[in-house]
Amino acid sequence: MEIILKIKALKGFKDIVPDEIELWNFIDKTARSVFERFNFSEIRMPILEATELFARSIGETTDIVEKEMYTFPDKKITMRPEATASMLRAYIENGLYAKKPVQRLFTIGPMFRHERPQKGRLRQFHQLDVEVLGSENSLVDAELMAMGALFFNELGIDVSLELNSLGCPECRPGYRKILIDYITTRLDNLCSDCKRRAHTNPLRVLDCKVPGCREQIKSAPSVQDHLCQGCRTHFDNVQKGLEMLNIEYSLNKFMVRGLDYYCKTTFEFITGDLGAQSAVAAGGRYDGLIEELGGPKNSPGIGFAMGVERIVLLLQQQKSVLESAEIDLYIAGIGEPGALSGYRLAHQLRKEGWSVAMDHEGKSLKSQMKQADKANARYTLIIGESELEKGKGLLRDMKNRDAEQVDVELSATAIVNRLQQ
RNA sequence: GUGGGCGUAGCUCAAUUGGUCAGAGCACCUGGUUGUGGCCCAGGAGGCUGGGGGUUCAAGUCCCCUCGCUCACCCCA
Repeated sequence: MEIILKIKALKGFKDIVPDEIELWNFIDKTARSVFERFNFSEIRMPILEATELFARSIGETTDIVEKEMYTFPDKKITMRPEATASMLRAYIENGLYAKKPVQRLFTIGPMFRHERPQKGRLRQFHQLDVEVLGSENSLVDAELMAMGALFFNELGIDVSLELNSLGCPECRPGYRKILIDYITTRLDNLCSDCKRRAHTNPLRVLDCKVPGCREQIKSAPSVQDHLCQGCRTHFDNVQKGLEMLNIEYSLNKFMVRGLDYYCKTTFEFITGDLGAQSAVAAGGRYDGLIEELGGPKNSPGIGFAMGVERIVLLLQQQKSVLESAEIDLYIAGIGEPGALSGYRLAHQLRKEGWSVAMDHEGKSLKSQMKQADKANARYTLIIGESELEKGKGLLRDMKNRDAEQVDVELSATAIVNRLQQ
């Protein structure tokens, strides 16, 4: 290489090269297909938002807000670290709640968090995000999880669903106090991280990975045993809904959420195939958030986000490779007259809807045939000098190697007829 | 922010205790078939071994620094 490339992509930012994009499109296509069957509509929001939107929804003291956001120097504008807050802002700002009492929305796009990259975690990453705004019915919770399960099933990847309830502003503080008491009496047996968490984020002690901590946590008080009447009923009904739809799940009383706005139902689709990153999708209910952001009073909501990069990794290791795309025709011109005749013909066929490839580098026929093969062409049209004198070319079927003479100068009908078969 | 591992051709990786060690496979190009793809055969191009400094008669190999990648912790999709 003559030119030394000094400029590289930023740490944690990645190109999605053509070989990978098929996988991304497959995910995208599957998502749209599934979400539309559940009557979800797509919405797209800007990537930049007011910093305050995230500070208020995600939580001022969360790591995301405190140290992971890409915020511009004036401190008022931030590249979104997640989609829910933006979507709620759009829902409120556009008065969507007034147009339809319950909105079912999904979006897909890049999110940004300034973290140290590792497997399945980038600084620019992509999420598929679905939200149901305006319903507090537990059947919605279960339906959303069922939709996630169906999505992963149709992708052909193996994940399992875990469920928990975090309680609500009414019952969580009580549980929190009980938990802190429990932790405090065993502080000496916990790791240094957990000693710190005891003050900053006691719930996080529950999912510490250190064996010694896990030992202590085993007998820790469970949220599920300290739910208020409303949360208890809701939680039970969510499970009934899942059972009604035959969705497999397991309860995980240690499952915690990182974002402040969650309440009641929380769930994750997890895998053991992504190293430290077990969550492929995660979400939950956030009943007070819409109102807090200036939306209508008493408007509940629930949603979850799927990490697209993580799904891509799973597809790459769990599923056989997708067939590469096929093109209809490759035109191999021999000599300038053949190449020019093919040049014209290619455009004509493309206008009629066919995918056509050809080479403009004056390569040998053998080389062009190789390219046709590599491009996965159904047919190759060879336009040589001797046939061209009669206005003919040789159309070759790349699978069975049959070849026939066809008109190339007067009309493309014969070629089109072949392609239509 | 903290800790571990690794940087050799476009990709995946070799190179005995420092001593022809700059290699292989895949991919690419050309030819075998003056005009016919996949298989095969022959040949070709492609590297200041991430960068800098040091030790040595001799460094891809050892030491230091630096940059980058990666995995993990924290945190999280």
